[in-house]
Amino acid sequence: MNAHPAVELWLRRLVLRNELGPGELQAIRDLPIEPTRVAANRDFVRLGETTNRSCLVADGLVGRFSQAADGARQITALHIAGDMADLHSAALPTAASALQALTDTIILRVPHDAIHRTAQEFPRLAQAFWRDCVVDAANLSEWALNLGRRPALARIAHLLIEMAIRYFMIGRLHGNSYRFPATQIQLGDVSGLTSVHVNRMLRALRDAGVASIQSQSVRINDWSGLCAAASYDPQYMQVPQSVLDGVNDEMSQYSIRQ
Amino acid sequence: MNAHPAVELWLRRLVLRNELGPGELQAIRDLPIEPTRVAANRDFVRLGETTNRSCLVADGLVGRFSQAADGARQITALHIAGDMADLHSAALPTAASALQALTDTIILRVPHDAIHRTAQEFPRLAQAFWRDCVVDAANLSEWALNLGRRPALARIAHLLIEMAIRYFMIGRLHGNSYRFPATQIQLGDVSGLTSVHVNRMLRALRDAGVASIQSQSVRINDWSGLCAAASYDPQYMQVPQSVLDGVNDEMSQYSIRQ
DNA sequence: CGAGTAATTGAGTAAGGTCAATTCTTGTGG
DNA sequence: CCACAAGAATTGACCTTACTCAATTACTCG
Repeated sequence: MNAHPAVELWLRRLVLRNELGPGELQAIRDLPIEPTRVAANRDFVRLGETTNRSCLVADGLVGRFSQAADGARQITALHIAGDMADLHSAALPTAASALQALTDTIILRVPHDAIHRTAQEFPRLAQAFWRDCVVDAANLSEWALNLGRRPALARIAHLLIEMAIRYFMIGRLHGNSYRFPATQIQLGDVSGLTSVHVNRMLRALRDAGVASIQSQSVRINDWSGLCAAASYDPQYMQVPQSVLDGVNDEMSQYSIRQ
Repeated sequence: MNAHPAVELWLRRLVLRNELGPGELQAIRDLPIEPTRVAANRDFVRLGETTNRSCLVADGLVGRFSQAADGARQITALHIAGDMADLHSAALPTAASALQALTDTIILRVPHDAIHRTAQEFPRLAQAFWRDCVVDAANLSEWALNLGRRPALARIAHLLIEMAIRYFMIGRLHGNSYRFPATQIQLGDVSGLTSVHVNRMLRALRDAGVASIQSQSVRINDWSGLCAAASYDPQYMQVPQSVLDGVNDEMSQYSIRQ
């Protein structure tokens, strides 16, 4: 008996890094959920707000924002279907960053109560939740490296790669392309650039025959070229080898070798 | 009966955000520790390495690094006495970032075993450990905002403020100054700048009469001016109000009001 | 007293931002 | 189905910030 598809996706992610028994799997599947529809551009968790539910993304695209007093925004994480966008709020209910729907989105709210109860009953789930937050932080520090130390082109290329891998993991990488409905302004907020410069970098990638975005869909024409542009080293990423192999396999026909 | 001073400092930090009973306090104090001396510039946790101990900083300065394949480094966190630099390794033992002593440093190694045992025995400690990692991640996302969206001067000013607050919390802010033995190269690795530009920004702060670094010691002459340069908004930081009040009180005589 | 590291400064360059105009999409109402 | 409005993408010209390169000066530790 399966739970909501998004719960299954999340579960699949947890299982990648944690040994879970049948009772633990069932406990996750039995978590109570409240589906909610969120319109594009709406904040559904505001800065400083205290929540008693975490948000599992079922469909759409969610950004986690840090914001300066002058309104400058930095997206510190993108969340797609199967991501628990703020599992951390179960540990720290006062939001240190906002969550915004970047497109029309469906989220499943999971009460913190329920999360804590399952964590108490199943220590391995407590560990899994903690670990999930740590992996999230590791991704963020990888992104800090991009923001602090890599040029614009590499940041954009890196983002396209990361999203390819993540969409692959939820079965939404189709051949060499995936749907990615972010605007260039939003890409700028992710990569610490202006939308104008994002546009120029995308054009550079397109002109080089590496990758392009057309009608909200990313198409990768040269996977190895994209990895080179990003100076992407999978070894340093928090991605299981099996997943990397899968993506590389999927992409093998779209690599131009020297 | 008190534990090692660094353990007491860490405990004080945990208590700031968690209600802990006497048994829980004692469990932390009873954690086994192995003091280790680490020379400046030595990595004591390497990238990709799997560890079975976490590192509590007892004295000195520690940097957490992300590193690109070409050698570019980004420091994603600075750790001072009383910080558990890689509590997260208890949840994810394979290091996603390296730890390096930035000066001669003393660390206390705490076996993961022991951490897990206390977490199992005291659910509130499990929660506290999880929460500590989440706070750490929140600090990192604040820093990502600096890297992605703020100019060089603000980043440096922000760093000086953050360190002032953190040294205040461990009783090492003396009047308007604190010892901070980082080189300008290291400050560059924190702030995503070159050491040359760090130097220029420090000169700008000095020339403006706001703050200066002399012989590894930061002196803040104009706290409100420094906060302005950083466009620092304490509301958005993961700092308890009581701590902020304390710092502002300490600094009140070093603010130049318009 | 060196030697090596760190800090400081200047001159020139390059990456990315700003501003502004134009074109393309997309959704809406008639 | 079309006209239109609003948002998004695209491009050019110019400017600012921060980087690079290089030389000089200060520290610190044997």
